Amino acid sequence: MRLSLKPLKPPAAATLRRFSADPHGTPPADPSCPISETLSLLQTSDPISWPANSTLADLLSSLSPPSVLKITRQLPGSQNALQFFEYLKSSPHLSDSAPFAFQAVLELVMRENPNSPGKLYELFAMAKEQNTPLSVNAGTLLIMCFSNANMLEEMVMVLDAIDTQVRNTHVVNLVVFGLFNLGRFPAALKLVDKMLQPGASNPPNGRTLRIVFSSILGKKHRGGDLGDEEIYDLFLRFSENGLCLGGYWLTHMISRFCRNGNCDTAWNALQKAMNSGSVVEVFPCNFLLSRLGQQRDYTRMNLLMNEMKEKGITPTVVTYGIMIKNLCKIRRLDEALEVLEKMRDGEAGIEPDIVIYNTLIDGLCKVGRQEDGLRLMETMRSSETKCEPNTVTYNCLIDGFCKVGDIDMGRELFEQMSNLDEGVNIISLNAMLGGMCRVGRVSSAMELFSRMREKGLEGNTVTYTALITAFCGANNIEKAMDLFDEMKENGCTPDAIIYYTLISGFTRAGRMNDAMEIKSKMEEAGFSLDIIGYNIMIGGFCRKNKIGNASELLTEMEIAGLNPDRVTYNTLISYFCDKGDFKHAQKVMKKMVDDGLSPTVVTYGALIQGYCMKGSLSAAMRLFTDMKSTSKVPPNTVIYNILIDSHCKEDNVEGALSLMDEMRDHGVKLNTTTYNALFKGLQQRNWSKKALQLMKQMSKQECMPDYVTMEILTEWLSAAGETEKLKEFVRSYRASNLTV
DNA sequence: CACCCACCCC
Repeated sequence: MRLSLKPLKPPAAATLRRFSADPHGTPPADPSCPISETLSLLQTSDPISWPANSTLADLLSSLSPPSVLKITRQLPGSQNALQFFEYLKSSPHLSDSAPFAFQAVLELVMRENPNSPGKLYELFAMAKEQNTPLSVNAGTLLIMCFSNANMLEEMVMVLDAIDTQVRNTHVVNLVVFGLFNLGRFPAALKLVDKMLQPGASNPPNGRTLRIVFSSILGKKHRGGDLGDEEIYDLFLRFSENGLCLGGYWLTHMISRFCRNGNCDTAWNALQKAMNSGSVVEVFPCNFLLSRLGQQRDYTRMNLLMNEMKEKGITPTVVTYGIMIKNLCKIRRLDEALEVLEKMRDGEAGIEPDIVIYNTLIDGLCKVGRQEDGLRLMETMRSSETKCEPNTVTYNCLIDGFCKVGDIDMGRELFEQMSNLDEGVNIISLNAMLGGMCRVGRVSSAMELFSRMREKGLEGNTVTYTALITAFCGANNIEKAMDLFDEMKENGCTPDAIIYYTLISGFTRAGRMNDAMEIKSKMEEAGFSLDIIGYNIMIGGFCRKNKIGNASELLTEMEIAGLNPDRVTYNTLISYFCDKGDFKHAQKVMKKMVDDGLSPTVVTYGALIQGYCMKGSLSAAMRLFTDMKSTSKVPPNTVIYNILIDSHCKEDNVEGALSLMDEMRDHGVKLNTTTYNALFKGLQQRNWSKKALQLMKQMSKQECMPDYVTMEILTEWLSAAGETEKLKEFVRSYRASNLTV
């Protein structure tokens, strides 16, 4: 065994001093006291004379081992103490006291040489060689000293040298702590495991619990590769020993479980802690509530909230924030606002903070109540709550207004933001650009982007995704690709989303080779297509009549472990139906059902459309009747639209109109396509009266006409001299604040 | 506890 001679760290020296202090103080030199008498005899005689001194032997045999410890401590130095120890050890009747004297020797050596654990090790090795039992206190001293000197092996050797009969939890804890502290997780856990065994001689105590969990949850060793399940298992085993984690480290553990998505584990652990009387603070509850909210597990959220109430755990503003956020998410804005009111009335005992306001403003915007959001921002300004609107407040509102197409309002708010401390950030820009792109104002978006870049605000992946989506939508694939390259040059790492965007853009443009190339690049970057991505590309190849390529992708997809879903099957069914190949369509449909996927309304739509295209409207109608009677799939707007269009094309306008009535009776919404088909049919018959009636109905239902509607009506009605009615139709949309 | 990006089938 090599001796380490690392210097002792100062804190260790302090600990040792504390440890070696005599708890009873130095006794007065009283000749009637055997301790004093022995001590003075030792101090006044030569150690060589001790073995022959019968008075000394008599005195010592009358003393208890702890008294011997006291005496040894007061000898003039470690050298002298060591001689005393040797003397005790070699005297048959006194050898039981030797381990106590040895402890004092160690204390003295430490005091004399605070920085040489090596010396201590030599003494330890000597005692071991001589088979002197190591007292638990002496062992503890050595372990503390070796632990601080990073002398791991030595530390474990000392522990092993302490007789299991006298070994206590405290000393085992010291070793466990030392091992964890130096990152020796497996060794530390092995010791802990021993302590946790039923009937263990050194069962864990509260300190063991804290050592273990601060080590595995603390930042220093990042858990030492322990998985959440292993941590939870330890937690349970400690609980079984009556030691349930609470407080700070419980919070850490729950937050870790939640962060890793192990919600059930977090739930079980928190339940255990709450029901075993541990100190459960509000913080772990907040972590779990937040996670449950993400998973939309409202049942458990409510259960937990009730439990918190029962256990007297007071919610914080964060707890309220989580509740409000989730009410917003399920679009129960009025209830969320009620919570705010309660907070403002002082009923909750907690003042709302800026996050609460921002959550609500975002929630309002996301359900289309931008104006209410704006008003709430004004409330923030006027309230005495020190909640001035910040960048996030504005970002929520900008996004809200942009999402409903009110770009101008978004822009106004965007400009107002320069008054804020933080001003606009990348999220403001992205919300604004996204809005502009969605309404097709791509050049304005590009202008704004370059203006912001001049001011030093660079775009990120999200920015480029918005722009690339817009250019793909405008079929300007080249520009989209340029932006993609620019983005990479600017140091933005493409994420999976931007690859999906490009793949979908290329596919829509019918450029399957380019789409395949992006797919390869994506895979090189470490991403892989998801089921939606495969569906997009399979659909793209089908539209190009390249069923071979589609089939290859299908195989690849299944090898990758992705099963075809309803959309995949519908894509293929639609392909065969479009070709009039109903035999293959049926085959695919059978496979779909065999896979446990029932046909959807889209499946029926594909077949019905196929029959219509083939000219067998009667076959289409038979299927349609089946849908209504035998299948559990009720026809939707698209199905009706296909049939109405087909009836009109066959000049059966009456049939089309009666289908329209049926839609109304069955509560199926009419859309622009429905009206367009009907207008075309009515135009063939020149039934302008009926058309005017439908126009009224259309505007009443706030169904927006598109360029197809306008083309038909303009041509037909101007010729029929109904220009005024047409103008009225257009005006009706202006009045309802919609733009035609 | 708050804000920004994507997509499939009729």
